[in-house]
Amino acid sequence: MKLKLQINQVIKDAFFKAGIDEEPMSVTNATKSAFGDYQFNGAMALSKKLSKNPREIASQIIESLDLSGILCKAEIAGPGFINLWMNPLWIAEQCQIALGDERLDIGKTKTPNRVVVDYSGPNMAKQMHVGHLRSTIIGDTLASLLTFLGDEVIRQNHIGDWGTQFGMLIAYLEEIGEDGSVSLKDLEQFYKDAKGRFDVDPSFADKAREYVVKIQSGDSHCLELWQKFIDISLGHCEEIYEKLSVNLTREDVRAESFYNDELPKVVADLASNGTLKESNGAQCVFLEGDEIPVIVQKGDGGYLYATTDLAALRYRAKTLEAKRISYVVDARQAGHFKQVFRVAKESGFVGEDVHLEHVGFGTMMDKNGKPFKTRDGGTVKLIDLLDEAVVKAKETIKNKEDYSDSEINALAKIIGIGAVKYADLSINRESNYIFNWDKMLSFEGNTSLYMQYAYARIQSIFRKYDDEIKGEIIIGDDLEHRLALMLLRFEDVLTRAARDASPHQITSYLYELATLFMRFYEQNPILKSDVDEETKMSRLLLANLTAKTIKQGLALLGIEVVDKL
RNA sequence: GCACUCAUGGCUCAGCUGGAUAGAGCAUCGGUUUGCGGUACCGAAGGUCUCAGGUUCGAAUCCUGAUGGGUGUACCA
Repeated sequence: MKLKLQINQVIKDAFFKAGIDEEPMSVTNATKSAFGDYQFNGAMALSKKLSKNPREIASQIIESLDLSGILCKAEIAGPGFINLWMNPLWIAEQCQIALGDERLDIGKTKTPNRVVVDYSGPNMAKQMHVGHLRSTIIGDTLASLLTFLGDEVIRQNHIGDWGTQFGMLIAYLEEIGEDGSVSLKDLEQFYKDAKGRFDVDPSFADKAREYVVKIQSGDSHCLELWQKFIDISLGHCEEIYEKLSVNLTREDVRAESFYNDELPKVVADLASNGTLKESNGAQCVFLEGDEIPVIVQKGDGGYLYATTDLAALRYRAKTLEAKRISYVVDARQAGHFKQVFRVAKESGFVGEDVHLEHVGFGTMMDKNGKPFKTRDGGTVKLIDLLDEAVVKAKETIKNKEDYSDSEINALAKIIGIGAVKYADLSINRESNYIFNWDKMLSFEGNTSLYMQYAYARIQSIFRKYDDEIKGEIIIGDDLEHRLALMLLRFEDVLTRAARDASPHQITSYLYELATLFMRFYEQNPILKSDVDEETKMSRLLLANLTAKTIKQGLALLGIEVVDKL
C-alpha cells in the first residue's frame, strides 16, 4: 500500500479541480493526532506565487477535495495548514487487503533496477573483526530490502585475497605441511605465527617474497596453496554469515584477484583517454579541485586499491549492467570513493545513468566513546562477539523452567544475534554508535527483545484462540484508527529506507508500531468474556496484521521471531 | 594547514525532501493488576536543539562564521 502516493493523488486532483496549475508538495505525517492523520503544508508555499492569502488558498483546495474515499475530513488550521483525516472505513478495508496478501499488499516496483550491493569484504589473511559487522549486516539488509521491493540485486563480496601478505602466509602454510587446515582454525594465530617466522628467519622471509612473485606470475603450485588458504579462510567467514543469517554465498564472491587481469587495461585505458599523468614516478589521475591525485600505478609498477576499484566499477557497470551500485563501506573511506567514482564517470568506465553511492557507516565505540577493543587493546574478533551475545542472551532467559536445554540454546541464538544486529541497524548508520550489552539485551526501549516480545505476545493470543477468524476490521476508537493507519504505512517506510539505504528507519517504524499495539492491547481487550463477537474478530485481525508486519520487518533485517519467548 | 563529518534533556537515540507547543527509551519520582504474557501500560519532571549572524511567512533542519569532537590527507587495503 503506497499510502502517501494515494493521498497525494487526492490533493493533486483537488488542485486540478480548483484550477491551481501547480505541482503540490507531498503531504507529511501529522505532527500530532489532534491535527489529523496527515497534513498538507503547500498552501503557505504557494501564497507568494499566487499572491493570495494562504488560508484562502487552503480553503480553495479543501472545497475541491474529495472527502468521500480515502479522506473523510479536512480542516484549515493556523496560517494555512490543511489537516487531513483518513476515512476509517477505507483504512479498515485496506488492512484487510493487506491481511489477505502474502506480501502484505506491498507492491514490487514497476521499474526494477539492477543493483549491485558491495558489502562485507573480509580480508582473507585475518579473522573477521567487529569492524566487519556493520558492513555485513547493513549491506545484507539493503540487499534483502531491494529484492523484496522488486529490484534485481547482485550481491558482491569483494574479499581481500591479494597482496604481499599472502606470500608470507603461503610460505608458512607449506612449511607446516598438508594438515594446514587444522592450524588454520585460529587464523589470527596462524597469521601471528607466520609473521613471527617472517620477522626472525631471513630465509623464510626471502621465501615469502619469492612466493609473492610466484603467485603473481601464476605458478601453479603456489596458486594451489593460495587457493587452499582462501578456501579455508572463506569457510570461516561463512560460519559467521551462517550465525548472522546473512545471505552471502560463494557465488557472491568477486575477490580482488578476480580483477587482476583488468588492472593493466584500466591504466592503459586511462592513458589513452589522456587523463593519466606521471607524478613522482607514479601513474596518477588528477581531478579538478582535488589536491591529491588518484594513483593507479605505483612507481614500481604495482597496482593499488583504486585501480582494483575502478576495474570492479567497470565490471559492475558494463558486464553486470547495474544501474545502481552501492558500496557499504566504513565512512572513513568517503574520500576514496568520491574520487574513484569521479574517475569512473569522467573516464566513461561507468555510464552517466548509473547511480554510484557510498553507503558509509560510523565506528563501533565502547561505553566510554572510544573505539571498541579487547581489554588488551586488540581488535575484537567478530566470532567472539557473537558467541558472547549468545551466552549473555542465555543468562537473560535461564530462569525459564518450561524449556529444555536445546530449546534454550536455540532461543539464545535467536535472541543474542538478533540483539546485536538490531542494536546496530537501529542507529542512523552514518554516526558512530556506542556498543552496550545491557542496553541491547534489554526488553525495554527500542530493542529486538521488545519487538520479539510484542510478537510472541500476539502469538499467545492465537494460541488461546485457534478458531477460524471470520468477520472484518471495524475501526472503533482512536487507538485502533492509529494502529491500522500505522500498519498501512509499512510500504512507505520500506521504500524510503531502501532509497536512503537506511535500515534504522525500519526499526523506528517497527518500534512505533509495537508500542502502539501494546497500548491498543492494554486498552482494548480481545479475548475477555465481555467483548462482543464482532469486536473480538476485528481486534484479532488487527493483532494478526500487526504480528505479520513485525515479522516481515524483522525478516528484512535478518532477525528471527519466536512464537514463545 | 586543507578537506569531509558530527554537535538535540543526566545517558543512549529519533526528528521523513523547512512547518504548528522539538519526540522516544534508560535513569529519577508517582500511578495502574482477582493480570487475554506486568519483560506491559499510564503519568510527572527534565531541552533557549553548541554559539553568533543570515535566508524565509516559518529553521533542530538551508547558508556563512566561530567553538568543540571524530575522520581523511599520493604510491596499504
